[in-house]
Amino acid sequence: MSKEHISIAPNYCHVCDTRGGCLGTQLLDSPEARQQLVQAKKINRKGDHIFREGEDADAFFVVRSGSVKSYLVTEEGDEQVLGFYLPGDVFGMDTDDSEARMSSAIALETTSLCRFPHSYLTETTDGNKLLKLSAEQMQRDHSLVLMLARKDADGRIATFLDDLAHRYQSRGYSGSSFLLSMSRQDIGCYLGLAVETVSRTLTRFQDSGILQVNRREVEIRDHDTLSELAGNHPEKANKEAGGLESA
Amino acid sequence: MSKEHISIAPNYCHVCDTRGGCLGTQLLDSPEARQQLVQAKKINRKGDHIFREGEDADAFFVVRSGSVKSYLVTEEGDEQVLGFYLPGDVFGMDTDDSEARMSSAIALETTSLCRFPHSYLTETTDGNKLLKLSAEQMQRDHSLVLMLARKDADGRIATFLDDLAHRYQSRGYSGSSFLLSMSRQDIGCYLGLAVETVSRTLTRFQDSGILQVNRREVEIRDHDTLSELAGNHPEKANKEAGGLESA
DNA sequence: CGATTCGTTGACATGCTTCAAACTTCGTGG
DNA sequence: CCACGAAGTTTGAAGCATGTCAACGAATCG
Repeated sequence: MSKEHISIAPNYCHVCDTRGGCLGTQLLDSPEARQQLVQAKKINRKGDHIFREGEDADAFFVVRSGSVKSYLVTEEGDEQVLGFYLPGDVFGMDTDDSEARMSSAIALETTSLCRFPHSYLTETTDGNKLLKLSAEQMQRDHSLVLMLARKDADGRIATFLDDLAHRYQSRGYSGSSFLLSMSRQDIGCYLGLAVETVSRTLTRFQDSGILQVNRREVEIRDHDTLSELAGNHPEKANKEAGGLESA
Repeated sequence: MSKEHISIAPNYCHVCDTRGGCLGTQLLDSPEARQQLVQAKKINRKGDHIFREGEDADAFFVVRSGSVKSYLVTEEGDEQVLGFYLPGDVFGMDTDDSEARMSSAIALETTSLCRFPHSYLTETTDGNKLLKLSAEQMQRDHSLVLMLARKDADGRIATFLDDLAHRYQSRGYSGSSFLLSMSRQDIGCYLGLAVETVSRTLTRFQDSGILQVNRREVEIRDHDTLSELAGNHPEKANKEAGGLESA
């Protein structure tokens, strides 16, 4: 089933470039660098681990197609999802002092990745670019913290969908109609909510006319309201959802 | 890693070295670098901002003495605390693509800082060290996410105190008896809890004999139980707290 | 076609927030 | 030195959002 490596780089960077420049390629100024990247291309099938917490970290990755879930496991075996990565996204930067993975990553569907060796990058890339890459990850982490600390279930789900919509759209896909590659369980583990709450909230949003859901299929019908719910207006958001509900 | 970096600025690096090597100095291999660092020392008084979100970011900092709160402000003006930094901690790494601050930082008390110019570091320091610095910050962020997503109020407060205790201890201060430099409000904003919940939980811990609290003074009396409560055992932790409460 | 996983829905319990009020500490100015 | 107000902390009561438990339906897989 493994697709053979194809020869030239431009093809491989096409997808990522559509989002206005794959962060990864911005690190690679030379043609040789790109070629290295291409040779390291890799295909993962649904459920394959890209890496696991604790493993040696010698590279990070850029998603070419498909999607990836990053997570860690608590002492009890509970899972905490840290993020979902779509085409163009960089992941796998989080390594501890001894260059070990601080989280695990698994393919949510058949997924193609570009691999960036750490050694190569830290030697040839100037620090600024690395800092920016890290910054992107920190930005995401901060958003998640803010969501978990200050938003109620409605706000979290709305933010989650709104974010997905924007990311899909900026990548040339539809921002209104897409397929969720992650389960309700995954969403719950990401947002700090019980599966039941995720399900209920989606149903309620549907009843309010904000969106249409059928299993993994999502169609957003009212981006404005969704975006409003996503905003940090816990009280106001609540009231508006209630209003829509009864309408 | 090596301990031989004390030659030029022994006075200034002494405090940080007590924790087994200030992360900042690990970045600076040359004596000139250290001298630059030392010259950039800065004092902030309680309530002074070290930087604000959106400002140009040309440096990051290491706490020499005192403590710092990092936070961001939501659209409504609500505050979300991202972390507290104690002597030896690095902060101010989080900048966006255009080198602007992604968060604000304010001194919680009279505080002395070492300043590390970005420009200098990104030019002379190899990428690996930068990645490690970022990793430390990400590690903290992940812990916070995990706390917010999976722990109840008891677990959060316990984790918060346990963490502080460990950090103080590893810096040569008492890990059992210390002064909180942040208000209940700050703690609540950090842990995603209402001020009242913070206060109530502390009181309950005190009644359980786990600790002694008086305003900002904290004395931990039962590290083991505190640590157990801090673990990700929401249900179990609850029961045990209840048991102690009634005992 | 059973077995398993995933998603939905309902009923109930509860932990936390919110609202309200009292108290303490601290700063400021009279 | 005291008066006074502002800010921080604590405590109580009540309401509600979310978790938990339980059962069912739907899709997927071997």
